[in-house]
Amino acid sequence: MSNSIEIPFSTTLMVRDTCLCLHVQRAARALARLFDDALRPAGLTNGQFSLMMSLNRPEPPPMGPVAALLAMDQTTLTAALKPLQRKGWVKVMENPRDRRGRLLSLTTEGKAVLAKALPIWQSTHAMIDGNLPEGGAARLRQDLQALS
Amino acid sequence: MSNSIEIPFSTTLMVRDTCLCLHVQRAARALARLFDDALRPAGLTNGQFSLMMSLNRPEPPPMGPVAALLAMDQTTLTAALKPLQRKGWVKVMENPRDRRGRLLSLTTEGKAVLAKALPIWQSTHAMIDGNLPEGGAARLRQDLQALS
DNA sequence: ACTAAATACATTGATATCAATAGAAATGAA
DNA sequence: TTCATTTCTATTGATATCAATGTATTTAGT
Repeated sequence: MSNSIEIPFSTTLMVRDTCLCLHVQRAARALARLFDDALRPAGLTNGQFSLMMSLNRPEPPPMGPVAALLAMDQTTLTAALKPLQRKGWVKVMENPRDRRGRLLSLTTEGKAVLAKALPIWQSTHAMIDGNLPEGGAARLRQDLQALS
Repeated sequence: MSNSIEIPFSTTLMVRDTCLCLHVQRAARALARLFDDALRPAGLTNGQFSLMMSLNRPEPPPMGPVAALLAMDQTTLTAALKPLQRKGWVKVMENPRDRRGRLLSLTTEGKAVLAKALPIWQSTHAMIDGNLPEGGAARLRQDLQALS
């Protein structure tokens, strides 16, 4: 006479084994830890590295396109810029062509930090790449692209 | 006479296009938003769904193995359990066999919430699956597994 | 049994993430 | 021009994430 709504354990196992969201979140956490550890001597997290690298352009981009490139909420980008501004690695200035907007650029010091981090990224990425099956990296990137 | 250490724009483009960490983080954010939106009527986030589903077992598991299964830090799990305990969906009890440890279990109400969320997961996952190339989902899971 | 080491978890502090909301500026329609 | 709408960003509040650290308990070596 149980009123409880039970999900069979077999269903749990099926969800665990097939859920792409779970698989991606797990890989995201594991890779984030790996790159965070590797980049720590450079003073960057994986997210800060990706953000700053995306700002290394000929022309300072506004926030919207950067958030879209990183597939993150604009409010997340606003928050993520704070510690980088505080450290003097990123400059946020008003867009003279559209005073609602901001233009993001690396400072000279920011570029130096990024340059120091680049070889760490290279060796870490090469290591991961080597652990994937032949052609796995390219295939993986393509599949992930289809998700976002 | 610039002292600044410049990374070529071409390198930036290469990193953007090849970095597996960035690709996975992007996909993770996009998928999280997708499932969060879909699961909102059920009152769950994607992470809470995965966590609660992993607790739907015959025997209440301790925290360590659950954190390992989700590839998350144990301190993250401690924090993630708080709102679920507060809502009365998850029970955390002392392990009588090892008083350092805790055993995690779903409450009756928690099981009901999870049961309501399950069909949402199914339809959302089916939609994603359909957007991937033939056999893409299985291949993707395998590649992601190799990363964590 | 005693003690050192290992294990399991909690707390704190910092950053990351997004929904909801609000403000300011640009755009478009009249 | 005027005003309603849209666009761009910031703020607030809640949860997520992990490093560093601390505490309690168990385990292992003696």
